[in-house]
Amino acid sequence: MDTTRVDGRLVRGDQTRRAVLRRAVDIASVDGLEGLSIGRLAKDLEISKSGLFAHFGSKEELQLATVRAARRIYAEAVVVPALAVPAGLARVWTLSECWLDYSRRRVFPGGCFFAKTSHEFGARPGVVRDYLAEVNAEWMGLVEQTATEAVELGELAADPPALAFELNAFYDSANLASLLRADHDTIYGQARTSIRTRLDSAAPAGVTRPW
Amino acid sequence: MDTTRVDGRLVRGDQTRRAVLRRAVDIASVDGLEGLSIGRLAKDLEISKSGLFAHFGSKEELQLATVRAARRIYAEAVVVPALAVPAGLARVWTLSECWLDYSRRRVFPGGCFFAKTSHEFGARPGVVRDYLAEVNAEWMGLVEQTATEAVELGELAADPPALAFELNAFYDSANLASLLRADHDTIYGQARTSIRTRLDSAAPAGVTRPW
DNA sequence: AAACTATACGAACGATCGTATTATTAGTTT
DNA sequence: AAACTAATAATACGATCGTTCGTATAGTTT
Repeated sequence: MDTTRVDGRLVRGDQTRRAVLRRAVDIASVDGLEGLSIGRLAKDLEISKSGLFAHFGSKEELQLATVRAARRIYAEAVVVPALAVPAGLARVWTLSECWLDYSRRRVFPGGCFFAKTSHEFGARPGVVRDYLAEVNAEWMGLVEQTATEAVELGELAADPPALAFELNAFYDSANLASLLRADHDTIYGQARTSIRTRLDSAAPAGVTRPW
Repeated sequence: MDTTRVDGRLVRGDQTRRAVLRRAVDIASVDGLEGLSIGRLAKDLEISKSGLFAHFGSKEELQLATVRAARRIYAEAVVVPALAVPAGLARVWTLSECWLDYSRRRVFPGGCFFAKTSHEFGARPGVVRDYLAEVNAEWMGLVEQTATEAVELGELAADPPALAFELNAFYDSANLASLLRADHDTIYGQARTSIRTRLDSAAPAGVTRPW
């Protein structure tokens, strides 16, 4: 048996699955994980409904896989670039910039995938909601951790949970406003200013501002 | 013709309509305005699907009527109590307290109706989205106006649009967090603290704090 | 080449969706 | 009492939903 040689059938399946999920996250960011229908997805990709279905076994599994795929894209767009910057105030600032950019650039056409789907499933019990809650906790943990590092480095005098709550509030609020209003410059500018002001007032004198 | 006497048929229709919308806002706050289906609504209320449908003429009209009904409930729960307090810092604070209470008390079972539905329709063109955007603008206008009054009275030194953006961000973020996490005391406490701190740092020395 | 496996397809299932048509019932006006 | 009106109901439509089943095809293993 050759372990280096890959099974062409599995490769084909993987590619299909990948294509499905790439389309699925986009649809879900606009129409939600319920609006994401198997028939529509199949028609969009010009594959059979039953073939697509077989990849996931149930609608719920498709939804979970879609959230997982969105998490990867989100991590790549927001988390990775922020972690490339040294810990401290600079990383807090970069994380904020990356998030606003992620929303503004429409990495997902419907704005932040998680704002959308968390609101969709937040009040509905089930595994999808539970996973979304888990991803949210993971995300808030990261923001808080980033803040904690800045505090420990003496670059910020703040309560990390409070700062994380407030920064995240500014992110999400800018995202929602951008869905309802056309003046994106004003909106993201406002969020940026609020974040900068908040960080500025928490950074001790003498600390270099990254903005 | 007697103008004082009411038409019993119209009264009956009004009552039905009222009952439908009362149920509709609750369903929509949990399952969204798309999850709000006419058949389900009719079954819940034990009336005929076609009879219910006749009241609105289309799904879209039902959705619009549902948003209008939610707006009235929202105004009653949040706006009216805040306007009962004198303009200024006290009113800004009361508005915040009322909002958090509105979310926490679950005036709508799925949390804030407008956070839910605005995220649902934000990326989807149509009259429902447009109306939701209008209600949002109206709401943000009110928050900003309330802040402006406090500034004009010398009770707050702040940029009203910025303050409105930040306060509203804290509201919505607490609401979403409460959907995903169980520790509501922590969440709403955090939001309250963030709001108080923000207002405190913007209120000139000597101004009486309402908290 | 034969046996086997993974992926994809076509067709159909019962359920539910929004909507239209037609009939029935309750209430008002003449 | 008759004519009229508004609200409600019964039934059915075509479309789409998630799902199941049987089969064909592409690729691997023996």
